Amino acid sequence: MARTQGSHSDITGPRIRAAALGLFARHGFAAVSMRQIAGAVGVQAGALYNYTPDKQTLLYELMRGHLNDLLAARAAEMPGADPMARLENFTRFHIRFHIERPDEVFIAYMELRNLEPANFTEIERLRRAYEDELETILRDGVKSGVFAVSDPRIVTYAVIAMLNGVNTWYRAGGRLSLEEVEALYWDMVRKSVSA
Amino acid sequence: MARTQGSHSDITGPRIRAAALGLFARHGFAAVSMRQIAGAVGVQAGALYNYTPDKQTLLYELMRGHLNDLLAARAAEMPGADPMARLENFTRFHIRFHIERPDEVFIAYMELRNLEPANFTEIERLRRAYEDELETILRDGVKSGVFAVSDPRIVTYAVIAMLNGVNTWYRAGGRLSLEEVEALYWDMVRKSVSA
DNA sequence: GTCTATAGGAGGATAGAC
DNA sequence: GTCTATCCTCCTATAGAC
Repeated sequence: MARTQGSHSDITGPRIRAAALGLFARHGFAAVSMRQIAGAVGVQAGALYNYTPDKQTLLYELMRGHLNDLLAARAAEMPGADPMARLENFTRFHIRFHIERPDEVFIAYMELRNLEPANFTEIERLRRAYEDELETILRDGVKSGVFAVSDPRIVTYAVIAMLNGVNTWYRAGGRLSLEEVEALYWDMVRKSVSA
Repeated sequence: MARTQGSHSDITGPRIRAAALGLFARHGFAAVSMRQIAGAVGVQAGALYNYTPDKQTLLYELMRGHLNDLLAARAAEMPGADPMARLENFTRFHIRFHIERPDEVFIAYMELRNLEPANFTEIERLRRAYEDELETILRDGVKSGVFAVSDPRIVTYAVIAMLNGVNTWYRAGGRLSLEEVEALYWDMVRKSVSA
């Protein structure tokens, strides 16, 4: 795959992001060199700087892109008005979205400490916006009496932590289908917050 | 804190481990240099090699020590025979143990990918031994009819993921006491697996 | 847009003096 | 046991040719 000279701006950019994503997820941001990324794409290290001003920005853009995708996909859902139905929709959506993007999810949680302060603040803002919807669902369900949740913020963290755990064991083509995974976690989430 | 020559083998070893623990947790194994660790202890980089053959072993020993502490502390618990009582004991023990050691827990989960294969295998074996107890509790509770759990292995992962989430938000001296945190998570765990 | 070449520094680890 | 000095490798990022 050794590449000689030529112009490929339309495809090299996405290939760099894809290579960086996989390498960061597998080895960690700090452990991956720009030479490794370039090697995976088939260009020299210097060529990467036509697409990113530096390594930090490459990481930041990957995380920001992932969280923007998450918020956009979530905004496209139509969960209705009933808190229980909204919680089920949120749970199934979360599992489905995250299970399809293990590398992005891994990086977005593991590489926070490698973000410069300004970048960290923005990523946390986006994540917070996503978590806030779940907290609102829980509060609405408490009001209407279907949920028994003493501390909606903490329960939000607990539910999301449980759901994110899927990515530590799930492998496509494994013992359980996506529908079975969704059903199993929805059963646990429903029971854990129900009145 | 600049140190001149002298012999301090009894205290330098623990101080190196403590410094490495804090730095690895804050910045990540790959992002921390041996010079940084030495600087935090107040020695020169070369002196570290009187205590560890290399950086990799330093990480491995930290993780192995943590998991051995975990298994020893767990073995000292006397949870009784009833599955529900054992699950409550496991839940409260897990939160209490992990909330007191945020750096160790963080490293033991985040730096797995920086372990050499042989070290990784051993760490996973220790973690697996801990998880197996929870799975056994769930299976016993299903047999006796107090738990409704379709897949004990997956529910084990889900419960542990939820409990580990404590460390992402808990801060000593915060809004909730340890007892309140334990009660909140135990309420969720109990409901999520109950028949 | 990609290449080669390199600046300029930091990394892990070791040798030998004290 | 710690220090200083150093080896050798690797790093990010840039400069200028094609």
